[in-house]
Amino acid sequence: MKLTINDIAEICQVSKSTVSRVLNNSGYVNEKTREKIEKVIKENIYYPSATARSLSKKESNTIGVIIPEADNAFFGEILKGISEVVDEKNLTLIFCDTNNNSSKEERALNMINMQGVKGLILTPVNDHDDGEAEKKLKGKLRDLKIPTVLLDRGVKNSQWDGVFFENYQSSYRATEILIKEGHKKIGIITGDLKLKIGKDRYKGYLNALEDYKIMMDHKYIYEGNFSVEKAYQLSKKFMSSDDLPDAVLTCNNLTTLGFIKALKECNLVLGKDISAIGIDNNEVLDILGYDFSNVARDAVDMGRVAMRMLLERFENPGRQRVEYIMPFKVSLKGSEKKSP
Amino acid sequence: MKLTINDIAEICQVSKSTVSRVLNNSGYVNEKTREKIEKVIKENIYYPSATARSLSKKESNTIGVIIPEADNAFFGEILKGISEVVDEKNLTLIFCDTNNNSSKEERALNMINMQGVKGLILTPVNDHDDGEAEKKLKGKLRDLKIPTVLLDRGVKNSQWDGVFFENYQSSYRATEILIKEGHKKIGIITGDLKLKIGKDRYKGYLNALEDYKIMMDHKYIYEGNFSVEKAYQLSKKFMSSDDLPDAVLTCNNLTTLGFIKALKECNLVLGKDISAIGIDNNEVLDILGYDFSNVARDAVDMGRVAMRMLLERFENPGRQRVEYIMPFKVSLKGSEKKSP
DNA sequence: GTGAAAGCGCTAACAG
DNA sequence: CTGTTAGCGCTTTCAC
Repeated sequence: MKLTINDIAEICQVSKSTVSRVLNNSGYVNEKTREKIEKVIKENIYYPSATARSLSKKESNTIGVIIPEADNAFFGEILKGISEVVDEKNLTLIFCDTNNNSSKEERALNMINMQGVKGLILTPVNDHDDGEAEKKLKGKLRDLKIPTVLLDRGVKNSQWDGVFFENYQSSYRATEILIKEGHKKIGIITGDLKLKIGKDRYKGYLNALEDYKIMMDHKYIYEGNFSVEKAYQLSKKFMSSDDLPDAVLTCNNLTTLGFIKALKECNLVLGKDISAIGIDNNEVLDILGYDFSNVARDAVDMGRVAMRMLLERFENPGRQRVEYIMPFKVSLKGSEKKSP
Repeated sequence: MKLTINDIAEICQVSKSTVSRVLNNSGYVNEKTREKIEKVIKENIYYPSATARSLSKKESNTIGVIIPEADNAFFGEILKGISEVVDEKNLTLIFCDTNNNSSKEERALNMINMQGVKGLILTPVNDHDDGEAEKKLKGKLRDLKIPTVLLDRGVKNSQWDGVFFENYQSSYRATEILIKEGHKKIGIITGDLKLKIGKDRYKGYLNALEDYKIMMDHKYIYEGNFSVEKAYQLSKKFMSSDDLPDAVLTCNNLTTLGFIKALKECNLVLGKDISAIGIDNNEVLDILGYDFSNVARDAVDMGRVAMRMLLERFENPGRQRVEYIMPFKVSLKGSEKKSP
């Protein structure tokens, strides 16, 4: 079977305490015996049990990550960023996909609890929800009693660190760009308005219109849910009506895709029949040379930032709650332009 | 601090064995005391330590997953499929991204070893490599002594279960489709030919040409490496030469994107100036209504299959090594057609 | 410098 | 049906 510290100790004719010392590089060990032990460990391919070590130290080196959609490119990149830092620090990552399902989230949290992870990075299924869901989540998070970083979505009156996005500002800016281009009838395909990120992006849009004295018109407000499918349906509908907006703001990467899909099917040309700008970038669109303007964040970096924030919390458990708001970057590629 | 089984036992005035019994639903427990204990557990929000349990049982319920690129949509879907089954079975997933780097792979394997996972799903950085890398990998895998499923990429003379893809057949078929369309000058942007998956896809192409008595021409063979960038560079080059192939086979999802990028930049029209078919699908292309024909597998399902294979191995450790080859599905959308 | 002993939280015989 | 006991593999005092 697998070797244990006792086996190594026996082979080396020392006590397991000594082996433990060389394993952990702690305390004094005679140079000779240290070498001997190291040699035996290598030769016998011995790896200490992280389980036993965790139990003994009453602390693991495991980080939990809970995200809602592993197959969304945004979260793929987040995971990449987190992995990168986790790897540098020789930590271990426990991963859960909640599939945007609250009860899965609950189970994931229970699992994390039992696993005794050292820290958690969580993108909740909900975001600043009023109801029971959030109360329950906060309760669970408190019961966990471990350093936690909320990512992208949060809770009200959070007591946890968080990395979020300039939701309001990015969409205000995007709308402003459309306005300054001279568009009058400016539409929006919103995200899920039950989520704060959805609401904030909607508000940014509304306030920009207001500030520039453009009358908001309900018929150009299309309420979506951050999914390709819904955005597609909504777009299909308004594109085949006889009252097209001049320009549209699409509120996330998937919404943009749904919008474009409809656009193609309706044989409308971007920047000619209708203009647009989106929140989030879509790497694939760039690759394809499909020029869709956007205001976006760097998702890989967002993952890194979240993980580093967790590390800092480990170092300094008492420090005040920290929140970092990822800035947006504007990339204009022409789709926002008013056709001549 | 966190409650332990002892705390619960004390509160209930029973021994911890009894608590353990209700926790594990094993052995006889008086209905009254069971209820009492369950109540106390719930009220005090007690979650048993998975660490202690693993140590005691000498077996964890943790599955390791090692993949080379978390941000490739293909692996995002794989992860989704694995997660799905992991979740059903109440297992825990430990995740590593090797970033296609052998030394990271080695470290990931060490980590997996220490974590004492119950099983492993691995997509190696290399694939049927001849050199030291593979020898080392196989050694490590053997040292691990745990059920392992190789996914998408394998090793020579494998002793492990595996889920792979009809690499040869899919590319043979894709090439055949181009041939039957009447194309004569058929090019290929290969994948990484150091990987078996790359070689097999290349061979499928060559053999199809041979079987249909079409002379293979070196100038239409573009050696890529499965990346967007390389495929783009190669495409750009041959597209601006004066000897364009009639049709091209692109050997994976990223290669297809690089090819299309170049196509757009060169103002060539797919299905008119040049025809094409790819291995792997690109969901985004479908969404965008960009009709690119392909032969592809269902990646989410591939993840599920791999995870189920692992479960079956747990059930039946002695069974013969199993290999499942995911079939390809053809989707023709017009890009393969010969222009009239 | 090194070893003996206790203990981390849990499970698993084995008595009773 | 329930408690006692030993032990999982490791770390950590505390002696020596």
